[in-house]
Amino acid sequence: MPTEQEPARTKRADAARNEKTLLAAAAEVFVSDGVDAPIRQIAARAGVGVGTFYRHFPTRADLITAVYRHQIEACAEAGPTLLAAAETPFDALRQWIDQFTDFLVTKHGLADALQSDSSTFAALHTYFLDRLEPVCAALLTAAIDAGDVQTELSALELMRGVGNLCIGREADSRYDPRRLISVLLKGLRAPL
Amino acid sequence: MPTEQEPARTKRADAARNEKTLLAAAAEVFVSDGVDAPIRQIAARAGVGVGTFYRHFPTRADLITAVYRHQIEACAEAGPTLLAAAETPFDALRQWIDQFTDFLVTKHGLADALQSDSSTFAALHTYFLDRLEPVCAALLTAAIDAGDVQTELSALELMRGVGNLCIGREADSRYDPRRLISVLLKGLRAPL
DNA sequence: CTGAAAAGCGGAACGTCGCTCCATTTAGTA
DNA sequence: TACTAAATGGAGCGACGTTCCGCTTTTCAG
Repeated sequence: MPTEQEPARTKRADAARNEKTLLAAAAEVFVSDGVDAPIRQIAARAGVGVGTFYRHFPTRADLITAVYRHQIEACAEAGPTLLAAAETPFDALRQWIDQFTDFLVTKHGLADALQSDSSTFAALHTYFLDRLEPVCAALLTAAIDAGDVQTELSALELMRGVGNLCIGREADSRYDPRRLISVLLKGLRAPL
Repeated sequence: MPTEQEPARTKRADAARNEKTLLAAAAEVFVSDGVDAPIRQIAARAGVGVGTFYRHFPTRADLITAVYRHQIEACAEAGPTLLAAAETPFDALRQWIDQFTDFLVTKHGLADALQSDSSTFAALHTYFLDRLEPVCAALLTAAIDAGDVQTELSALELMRGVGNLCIGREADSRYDPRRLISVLLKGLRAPL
């Protein structure tokens, strides 16, 4: 009788190798062509068939989250750190939003993907928000409690707002997301 | 001589009829399926072939601008009117942004289309901005001159910022674009 | 070491999309 | 009525996402 007791199976060596290769290829293609780049292109660059691609990343969102997971994690961990280190909670919030913005604008097209509801990206959206929303909420409530900020905005709205403001083409020098985000933050401040 | 009052080349009757039918069909489909709805679907609803569609509207942007031209025009004309009528230039700006927001959020997916650079929408983007940017600029500088507003933002940035903030799904009650826009406007105000 | 089962692989194939092209139809005119 | 140019529609093309399954490679019990 076959050994079926084993719940945890280690991946086959070639499969693990292909996954790494795909991840690397995707990261390159994302930079040059954006997160909407054709699957075929990513698979070709990795030197594998599209079937293999789908085996490893059933949805595009799976791929994107895998590629950016480290950076999302770094952003999540920066929240408490900044709160402890910054002079005021508002400063912490501002610095965190800064980092968050960096993440969004340096990744070509990520912000666009984030706001899309074409069910393809629903999972990405969910992962992203689930991970970062509590972090942002902690910063926001800390700033409110300190009296620095007075707003009806939820952390989720703030994050999505910032995300949306980052959507502008980076090629367009006439549109600077950071400037708008700075105005938005100014609008958050409590009078006086 | 036949009824030839018209200045020049008048369209053939059937062509004019089809154009109207297509416009009506597109307006309906836009509401139910968004501005990204397949061309085939619009053509089918109008009871014409896709070739006919492309004859009348070579690009999707041509269609969208045709559908919404009236409302864009109304928005453009409201600028000077509001400036004359409102108590302060800032009020005029706020009311104008309000109307602008109405336009964006009531049209399913329009905001999304506006920020896209997939050359398909470049023309739409251009038309839209060319028409409204000067209007917004007039309001903004009036508010700055009056001392109500102090900002480094250009009118273009403000418009695109507002447009981007409108991108959230209207189905999501947790995201209210208007709230964010209100915060953004608050951030525009000159201190005291 | 060996050989068969399991895991993984590749890419042909299918359905959908935007868009083009042109043989056919039809409105306007003389 | 007959003729011409405008207008039509849908077959067809290339690109895309995604699925499916016959083949290859890895693994490991014997």
